[in-house]
Amino acid sequence: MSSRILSSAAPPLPQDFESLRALVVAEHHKLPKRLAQVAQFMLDNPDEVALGTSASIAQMAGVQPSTLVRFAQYLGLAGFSDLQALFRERLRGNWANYGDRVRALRSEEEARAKADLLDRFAETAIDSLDRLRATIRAEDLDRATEVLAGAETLYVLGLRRSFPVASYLAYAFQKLDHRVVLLDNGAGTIVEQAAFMAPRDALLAISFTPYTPTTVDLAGRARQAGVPIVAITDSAFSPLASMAEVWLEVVEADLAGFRSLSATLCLAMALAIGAAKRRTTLES
Amino acid sequence: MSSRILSSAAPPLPQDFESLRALVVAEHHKLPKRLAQVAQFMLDNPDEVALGTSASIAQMAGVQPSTLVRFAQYLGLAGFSDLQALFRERLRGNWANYGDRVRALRSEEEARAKADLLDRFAETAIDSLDRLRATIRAEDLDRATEVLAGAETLYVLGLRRSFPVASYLAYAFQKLDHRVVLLDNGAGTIVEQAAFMAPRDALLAISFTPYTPTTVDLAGRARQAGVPIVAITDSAFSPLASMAEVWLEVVEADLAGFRSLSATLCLAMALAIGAAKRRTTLES
DNA sequence: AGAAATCTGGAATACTTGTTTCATTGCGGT
DNA sequence: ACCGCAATGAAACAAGTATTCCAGATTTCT
Repeated sequence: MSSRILSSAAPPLPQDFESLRALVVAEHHKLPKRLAQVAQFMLDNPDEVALGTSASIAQMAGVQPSTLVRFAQYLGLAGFSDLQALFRERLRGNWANYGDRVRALRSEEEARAKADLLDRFAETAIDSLDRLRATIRAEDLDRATEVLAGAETLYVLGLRRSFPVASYLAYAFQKLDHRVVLLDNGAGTIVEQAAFMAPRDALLAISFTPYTPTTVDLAGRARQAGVPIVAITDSAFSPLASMAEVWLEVVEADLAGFRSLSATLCLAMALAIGAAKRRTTLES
Repeated sequence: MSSRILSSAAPPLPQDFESLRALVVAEHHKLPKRLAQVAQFMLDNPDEVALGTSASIAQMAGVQPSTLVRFAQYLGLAGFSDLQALFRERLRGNWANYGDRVRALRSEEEARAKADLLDRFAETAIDSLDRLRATIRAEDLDRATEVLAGAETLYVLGLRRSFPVASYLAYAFQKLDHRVVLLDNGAGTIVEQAAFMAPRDALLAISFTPYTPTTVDLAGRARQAGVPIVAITDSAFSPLASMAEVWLEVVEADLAGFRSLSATLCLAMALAIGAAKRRTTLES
């Protein structure tokens, strides 16, 4: 019962959710592994803690129910129930302030004023994702993963706006144990790097209007060298489309001249994991 | 068991709080005295119903617990627990459910029910975006853009999984005529690059669990040097959160262990453009 | 490396919860 | 006023809950 680590120092018994949050954050690094795990989960999923039962929460957090009780006692509370009460108070308070949720949702204007810019970006991103889902044909995706999975070394090429996508792909493929080379212009040696491509490899090229000359140029050379190409681009008129073995069309919705990358990245993920899946099923 | 007053007519089993509310309002005047009393109390004190126990609610409503059960059964539900579940769902900050609802609205698409890899990635990405929109507080976003807009030179730091985000940010800020330096480890000189940071600059750091040591280390040095930090991270426990002037939380939904970057990139866009907007309005 | 303390998982326990049951009350129709 | 039926209250019950306890594993310190 004397197991409170805070018992010697002035113990700021948490009276509400905010003070509890502060306390947990402050003590987090000195907590034992499982208790830290609980702390993490609780701050990440406060709603679950408020409404769940000790058993359900424990399972979600990957812990035994008893650990939840210990955690509460570490904090100076009597047991899990007291801890949960703090989370519940938070829920109650929130809604008391805003009245009914229906009313809150209906005062759309107030919600708009909150994070206008972010909201609109999120919406256009969702639009792009919807469109992506509607337009990509399963067979194209299939053939693309086939080409990628068959490559001994995979070269990824994307510059300027497409560079984040390329770097993500390189990271993902590497994580998935695929040999991959990210063609970037860091040391100005991109042409030399690209010269190593062979027909048993593959090039994954990403480019959107206005198409970066370097990308188009390198893709052309790869084509000449007999390297199969998978392209992610935004139109059938893209120079990449005509060169590629398979090409996938992504049109990102536009907001005030700025295009998101959400859909492109989503497609990138699907490609990476689809290819990895195909490779592992082939091997086994 | 046949005591449902609605059993003869088409019984619209309430699936969520709103339909329940409508049903209760419609039936209110034909209910027996005690049940009407319960109905009244529940509509007036939804929070109590969601968080209380059958005994406590019964007492507050001036009724026996069994009456609560009867009330629920009148509505066609199995028991009080089912009724309470509806009230709890309403309380929940519930972005998972929101995603479900939106999806249900697009039932036409769901009819395709391909369950493609791409489909599922798109859906988790949309969930992440929904959650982002629901959790980011406008004031935090505001302060973040303020700090970024005030920087003479903006340093962007994100490695591994966060690198695509960092590179996107660097690209975006540069396009928006903000002096920006992307801290990358291309030539192994990242520490030297970072040494130039000064208090009139700012550091925009992105990192998620497991936090890359280099990122944490460099952010710590920046902090010591008095450089204001804006952090994008995934939890209050992130080492970045405690160092930063402002930190923004992004939790990407998880699909089979893979996390998208859609929400993070959306936030990144909002930050870049928000900061640019602020700068131009300051200048003019 | 050995010993002490701490931490953790899992089952046993005591309690609270929702539900059911049944006797009693209130009410309308013949 | 009486009978039948729905409505109600109170207590018994069963299911699920939080908590406690203890043995084994792990870490920390000497």
